[in-house]
Amino acid sequence: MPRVSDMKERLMDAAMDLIWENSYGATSVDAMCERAGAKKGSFYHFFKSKSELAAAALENEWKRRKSDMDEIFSPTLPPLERFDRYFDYVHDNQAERQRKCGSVLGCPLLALGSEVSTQEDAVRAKVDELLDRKISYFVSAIRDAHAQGLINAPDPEAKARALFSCYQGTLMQARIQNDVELIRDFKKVAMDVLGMKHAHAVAL
Amino acid sequence: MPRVSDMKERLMDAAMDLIWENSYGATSVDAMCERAGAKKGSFYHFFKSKSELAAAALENEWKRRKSDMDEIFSPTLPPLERFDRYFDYVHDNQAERQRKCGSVLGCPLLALGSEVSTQEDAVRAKVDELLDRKISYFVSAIRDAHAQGLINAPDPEAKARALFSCYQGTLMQARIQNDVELIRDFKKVAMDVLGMKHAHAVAL
DNA sequence: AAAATAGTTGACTGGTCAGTCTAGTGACTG
DNA sequence: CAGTCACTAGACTGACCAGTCAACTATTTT
Repeated sequence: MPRVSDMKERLMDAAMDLIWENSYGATSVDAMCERAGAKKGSFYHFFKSKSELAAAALENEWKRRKSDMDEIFSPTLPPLERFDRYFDYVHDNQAERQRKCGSVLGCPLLALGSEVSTQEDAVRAKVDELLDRKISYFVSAIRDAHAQGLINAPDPEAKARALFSCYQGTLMQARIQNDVELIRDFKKVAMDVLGMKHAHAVAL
Repeated sequence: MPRVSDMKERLMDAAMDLIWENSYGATSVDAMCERAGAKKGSFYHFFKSKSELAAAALENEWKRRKSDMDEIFSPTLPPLERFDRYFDYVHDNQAERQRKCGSVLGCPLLALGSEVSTQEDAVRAKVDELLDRKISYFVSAIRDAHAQGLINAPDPEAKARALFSCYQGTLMQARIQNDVELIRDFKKVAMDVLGMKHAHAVAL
């Protein structure tokens, strides 16, 4: 007995796919219903608006990714290696998406957040919340790296936000240029931003 | 005698304002006409589609900003000082926009490019082209800084793209969080990415 | 002044939009 | 078996969408 009905799940998946591949504005409720095999009535049974579905779809996507993230950023791993694994993970995901749909899609949170930031505050707030959750992985890893003397980061929170912004900017460029290699190249930049001491360099 | 008619100019301005403040998808042709004081017929006299106007508006915005950029990145200035001035310039512009319309709007190129990248290829291509023009300012400054031994950047092109992505990511975060301070904080990150040698630090 | 060109007007089209509503279905419960 | 509840069906609404068009005016060219 599923905690979430099949149809609700399918609607969230359809919304995520369509919004990520195209955009929020270009994705109609009808299109989401069609992809999910649902009718209008079902849609508005589960969600009271298009924007509410968007927010729910983001949360759902997070739940799906969380176990991967927990594993990648496991505290049992050397802190800089966590980043190494994470950037590989992102690259592989983006490359796979490109193969599947022809385009590098970048980060769904940033793309959606930027698009609706002045229009749909509930969605914007959900994006902000999820970005914060992601950043907290960065913060822990940076704090650990600092404690182990691998990098100099007296303010791990600030360093994490800086690194995260750089990484998001790179993903966005990769979307616009449809070039997944930009993400691969990012590892070196990440090390500059982290201020890694060269003796501790992870093999890149 | 203006080379470009008043009405055409007003339409491009209206399009720029509305798309930047909201989004491409949320901005209707009717809304642009109303803001410009134009009727439908005029719109389609000057532009053959909404997307063509968007591309023209971006080019127009570039022309308006170019003289500022040329001055900020003047080769007569110490190269790292150019970045210092540029990031101040961006911060001040964003802060003013926030005062005027209540929101930090980030970079119109990135926001629009990300939104339409899989939908409107002509707009995407124009965004890409304009981003490249901006990056070329970065490349020159970085090349000069390297030549003067201020930083170590054997590949100025790559370094410029890295710095540019980081800066764009920061602007995007600033938009989503509606927080202009993120842009101010970016100067320190920029220096990390550039790999500045500390003895040459510009007063921040 | 005549003709041509550039710009303006606003009604109109056909389609799509997000969201509503009523009538149902089937499964589970008392 | 009667009642309730979660879900589905799909027609419908009224607003809005991008884009068209033919008639009109103003300006420039000949």
